[in-house]
Amino acid sequence: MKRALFIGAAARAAGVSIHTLRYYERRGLLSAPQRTPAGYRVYEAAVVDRLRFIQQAQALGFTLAEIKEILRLKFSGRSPCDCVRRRLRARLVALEAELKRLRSIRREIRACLDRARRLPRLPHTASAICPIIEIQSLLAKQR
Amino acid sequence: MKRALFIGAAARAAGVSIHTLRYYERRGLLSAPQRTPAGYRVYEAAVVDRLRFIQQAQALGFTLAEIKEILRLKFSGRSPCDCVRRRLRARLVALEAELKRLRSIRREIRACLDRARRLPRLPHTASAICPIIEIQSLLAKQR
DNA sequence: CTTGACCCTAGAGCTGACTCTATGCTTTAG
DNA sequence: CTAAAGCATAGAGTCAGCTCTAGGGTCAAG
Repeated sequence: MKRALFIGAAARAAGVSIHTLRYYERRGLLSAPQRTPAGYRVYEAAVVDRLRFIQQAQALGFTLAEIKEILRLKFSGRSPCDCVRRRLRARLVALEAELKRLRSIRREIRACLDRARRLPRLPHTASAICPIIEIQSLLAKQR
Repeated sequence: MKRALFIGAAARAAGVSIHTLRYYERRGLLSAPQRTPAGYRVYEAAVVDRLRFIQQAQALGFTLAEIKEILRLKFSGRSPCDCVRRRLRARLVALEAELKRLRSIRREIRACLDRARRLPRLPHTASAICPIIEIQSLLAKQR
């Protein structure tokens, strides 16, 4: 019982736009579907699973290039799981770094706000552009 | 004792590229400097402070558009501090949301890796693309 | 006088993931 | 039959913040 879907129905079923499906096809994340004589794309129902998978992988922070690689492995018959495991670990490392970065930005923002509270009416000095924004630690960490 | 700087010296002093200075000028973050008869930009030393300020504000997560607004207020004679305070608070809120998002991604990645550990040799099912990546909670939160 | 470092402009290219446009054909409901 | 909805393509535009190119002019040292 596999219903065939035109692009609009497939897109609605997966919650993406038809542009996204065509874009994924160009990018190689979806294989070129069958066509009607008039040229309309005809998708199998499985395309919805694939789109959902892409969404899930994206939600984990994978790029489309990485997802494409995972799908390629799957398509070539091998289990993508080892690849996925490796990439998940790499994502975790990158994520920790990003969390650290954001936490230190948060610390600096709080420090700036504290400064602002302690000096409710800051003098209008000529040199500083804004006396609230005076940070050191973040700049050294820039890339 | 204000040394005049050509664009290369100013860029080096602030640790950015000359392209960045010209880009900031186009974007309105730097005012158009004096020129030599040959058309060379001649900066006052204060441009380095301004560039450092931009870097600091960027490190706090401000966009160039926001920084431009802060600089505009400064330039127009008013203290930008109220504006900065408001923006800092908004940044803090956005930052908390982003931290929350990243933490929940981290949670999901850890769950996926746990799943992978519990099933060292996952069966090659026909339906799932990768049995490791099976998440629910992140998708609902998408934008 | 030549070399090399520096400067100029206008504009394109980069990343990532879409998003949309223009123009025109196809399908379906009434 | 007609009008609306849907589909096709190629290609441009979006966001942010640069980054770089092509093709040229300027300037100081040797």
